[in-house]
Amino acid sequence: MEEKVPLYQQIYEVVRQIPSGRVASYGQVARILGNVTPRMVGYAMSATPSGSDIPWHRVINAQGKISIREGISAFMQRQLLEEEGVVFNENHQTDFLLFGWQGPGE
DNA sequence: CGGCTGACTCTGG
DNA sequence: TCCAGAGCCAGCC
Repeated sequence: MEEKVPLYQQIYEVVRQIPSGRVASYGQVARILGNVTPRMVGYAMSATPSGSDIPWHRVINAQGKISIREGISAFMQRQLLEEEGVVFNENHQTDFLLFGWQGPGE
């Protein structure tokens, strides 16, 4: 079983499996693959062009917060998540206990 | 083809 | 509570 697919491709596949209304952290995705670091996931997301089938907005940091620096993408990510039913608290954070993605088997 | 940059996370002090 | 270091792939000039 060889992975002739770029690591980014694997990351995209995992992210693509995240159901609507659910969120996952970069570290979560990295641990699912096992052979990548949270950074790789973050870099992969930054390389993900808008308009693709990849729900990049469902990937946030371990704090349940949007990690993107100031930018339209950060604002859009929050909007997209709220559209899916994800709720942010006064701290602009999401509760993984409520919206956290359990994994590809969920 | 070489070097730089970029959406993270954990641990220790 | 804040700061620094380590781990590491892909795209762009």
